[in-house]
Amino acid sequence: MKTNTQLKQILQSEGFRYTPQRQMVWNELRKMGGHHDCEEIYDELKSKGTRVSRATVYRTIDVLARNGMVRKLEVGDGIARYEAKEDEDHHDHMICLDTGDIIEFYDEELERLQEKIVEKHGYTLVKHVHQLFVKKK
Amino acid sequence: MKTNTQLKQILQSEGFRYTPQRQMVWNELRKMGGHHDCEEIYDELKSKGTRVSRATVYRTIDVLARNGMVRKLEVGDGIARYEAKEDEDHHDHMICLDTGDIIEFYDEELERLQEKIVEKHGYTLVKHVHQLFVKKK
DNA sequence: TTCTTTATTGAGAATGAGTCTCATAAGAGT
DNA sequence: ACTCTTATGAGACTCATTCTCAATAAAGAA
Ligand SMILES: [Mn+2]
Ligand SMILES: [Mn+2]
Ligand SMILES: [Zn+2]
Ligand SMILES: [Zn+2]
Repeated sequence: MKTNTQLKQILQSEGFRYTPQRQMVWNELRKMGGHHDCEEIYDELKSKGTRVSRATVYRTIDVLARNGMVRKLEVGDGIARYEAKEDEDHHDHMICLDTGDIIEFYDEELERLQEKIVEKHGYTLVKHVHQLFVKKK
Repeated sequence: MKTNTQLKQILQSEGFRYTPQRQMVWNELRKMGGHHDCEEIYDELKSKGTRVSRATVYRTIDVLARNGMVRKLEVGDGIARYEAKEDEDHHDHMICLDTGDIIEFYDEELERLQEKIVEKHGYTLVKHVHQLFVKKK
C-alpha cells in the first residue's frame, strides 16, 4: 500500500510538486479501485465537492502514469482507462465482450515467452500490451 | 491471394454492394502492403487521380475489417492502422520505440497458452491484442 | 433495358477525448 | 517573507473519426 508520503517522494524525486490536486486524483483512483477513465475520476471528485479541473485530472494521470504510479489501459473504445498500481504484481487483461468486465490474469510462462521472442529478434522488451477479448462459455 | 471476384462475393454475401470505391480501397491497401492509416490510403488514391472521399475510405476500411478482409491495428498513437489480410496466417506485432518499425511475429506456443488461460477462467477466446514494444539491443 | 428499391457516396459539419494557452495561484528552496 | 518556477482552471483548440443529407448508382425485377 503506497502512502501519501511515498507519493510525495516519488513526485519530488522527479522534480514534480506535491500538490493537493495530485493527492486527490491519486487517492481517488486508489479508493475507486479497478479501471477508470479521466472523466469518471473527474466526476467522482466533483461529486464530493472537491474542485479539481478536468485538465488537471488528465495532466495528473499522465504524470502518475509516467512515474509508474498508474497504468494506462486502452481497450479499443477510444477511451483510455487507468488503474492505480499499488504493490501488486504485473498482470494483463481479459475483456468480456458481453459484459464489458475486465478480468485480470497473470501467467509466468507467457511473460517468459515474450522475452524470449523479443530477444530472438535482437531487441529488448520495454513493455507490452496483451489483451484477451472473450465471451462467456 | 484474394481476387476481386472474392471481394465481390464476400461483400455481397453480407448484403453489401460491390462498388468501385470499395475495390479501389481494397486494392490500394493490398498494393501498399504493410500497416497504413486511412489518411495514407486516401492520399495514395488521390495522388493517382482516383476520386474516393475520405469518408468513404473510413467507411470502406470499416466494412472490410468487419468482414475479415482487413485487420485493424492500434499502436497507441491515436491513429488506427490497417493491413490487408491475404491468405497469410495470424501474427502479432513488435513495435520498435526507436524507429516506429512494426515487426511481425508468430509463436505457436504463445497462441496455445492464451487459449488455455481463457478456458481456465471459463471463457472462450474471441480475439486478442498482443503487442511487444521494444528497443534495439 | 428500364424501373424500383435501397445502399453508397461526397462534401463538409459535427463529435469528443485529449491537449494547449495564458493569466493567476501556489509549491519549494533560501 | 522572497524568489523562482511549476501547477492550476477555464475554456479554446486539435484532429482522427463519425455523422448528415442530398445526390448517385448498385442489384434485382420485370
Ligand atoms: Mn488491471
Ligand atoms: Mn501485421
Ligand atoms: Zn504481461
Ligand atoms: Zn496472436
